[in-house]
Amino acid sequence: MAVPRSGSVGRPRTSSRAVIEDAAAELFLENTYALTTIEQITQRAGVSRNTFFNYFGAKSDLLWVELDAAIDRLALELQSVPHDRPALEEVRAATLRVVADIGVDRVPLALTQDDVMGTTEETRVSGLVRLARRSDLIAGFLARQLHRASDDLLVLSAANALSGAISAAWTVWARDGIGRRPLAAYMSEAFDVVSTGLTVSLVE
Amino acid sequence: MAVPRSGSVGRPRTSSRAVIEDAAAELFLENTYALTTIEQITQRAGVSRNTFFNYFGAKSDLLWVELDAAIDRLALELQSVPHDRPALEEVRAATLRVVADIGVDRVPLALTQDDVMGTTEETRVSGLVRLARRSDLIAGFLARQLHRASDDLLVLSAANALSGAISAAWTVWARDGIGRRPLAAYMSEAFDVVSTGLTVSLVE
DNA sequence: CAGTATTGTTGGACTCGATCCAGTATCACA
DNA sequence: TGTGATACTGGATCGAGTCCAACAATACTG
Repeated sequence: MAVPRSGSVGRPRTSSRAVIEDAAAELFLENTYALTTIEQITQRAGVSRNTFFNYFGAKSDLLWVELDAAIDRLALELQSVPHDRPALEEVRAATLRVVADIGVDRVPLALTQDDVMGTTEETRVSGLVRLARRSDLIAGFLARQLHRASDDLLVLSAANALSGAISAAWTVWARDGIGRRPLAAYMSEAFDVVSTGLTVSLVE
Repeated sequence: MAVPRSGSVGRPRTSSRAVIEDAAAELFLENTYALTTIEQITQRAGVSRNTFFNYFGAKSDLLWVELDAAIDRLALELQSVPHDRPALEEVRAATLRVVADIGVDRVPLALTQDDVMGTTEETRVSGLVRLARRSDLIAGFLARQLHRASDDLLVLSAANALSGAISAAWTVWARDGIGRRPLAAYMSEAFDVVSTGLTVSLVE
């Protein structure tokens, strides 16, 4: 039974999605991620529990809204790269373009409140899912540019390495907190490490 | 309570652990991983449901017994490296030592039956947990050898890249199936990619 | 040998994320 | 007016994972 919420009839002025995200962000800060249930979130948001699953596939999706958006944009950027461009340079350029305008206000919830919320196993695992998705994306792109299969050992190794480096940049950037340099700076350093090769990068 | 979480070395042949593992392997092949419940596993193994959680922290642990053991051994290998040895070379050497005697009979369940069982999101996610654990391990080692913090951007980038490459080697090795070359060969190639640097490795 | 601690095992109750389905309200549009 | 699409809801169900109290068999100690 769809009972109209008090004071308003018809379509709410703000989307349920946004209301849920806000309620979740509040509760995560109040009670930590682990101790917050989906039921609590939807109660505060004023929607039913099932509505949550209309907008999110999992509770942990709430932690990675920003990162998911960034990966979406990376997918688009890579898609529009001409087939004859050098692979590595374009991955780097596309990544830097995507993160160029990401400021302090756009840190993924999971990373911002790493200390506040406590890093549960689940927050970490859900982050790894993003790493994997970005790996797939990059592998597909490398395969296309290099005319190799996307499950080729070279392609997979490189894609995983790149995605891992990008992940490291996000992590360290978020950890550095207020006053940190732009994300792109971290990203650039991380790319250098894997581009020039660990043999060179890791000299003591 | 004290439970050997990982490290399948030296367990008695008749332990509940082994019985559970065998029952699970059977059921995964019969009904796929996703459609097999812990209750079914423990029933076939002739133990109670709770006994399962005495030996495994999660259902997905059953998929990665071999890999977990390998990571355990990698931890030991890295631990015993003298502090003044070159970091990258030692990671490579330790990994190759660990992997040297891993034959076709030691493929992690998740990788062997990737096609049979269907790669669910959960099987993949649980694999990522191993990748992360290996990353942490390598990061700690690199930090020690290079006299840097273990959350340093260089260290983290390199560790993630290495762990990613190692993961790629496992994946491709397992997928190549019977007749494949030894795992160490794949591993060696994967290391080359990140060692010499992607700038060099990815030339068309 | 008796008593005691330790370890492995069990039953049972419980929480919560996630899926599924059927039903209802609202709106756009013809 | 009605028809379909979309958003939302209630309710049922599943299964992973946690917690706790109890109990048996073993090992340990005096």
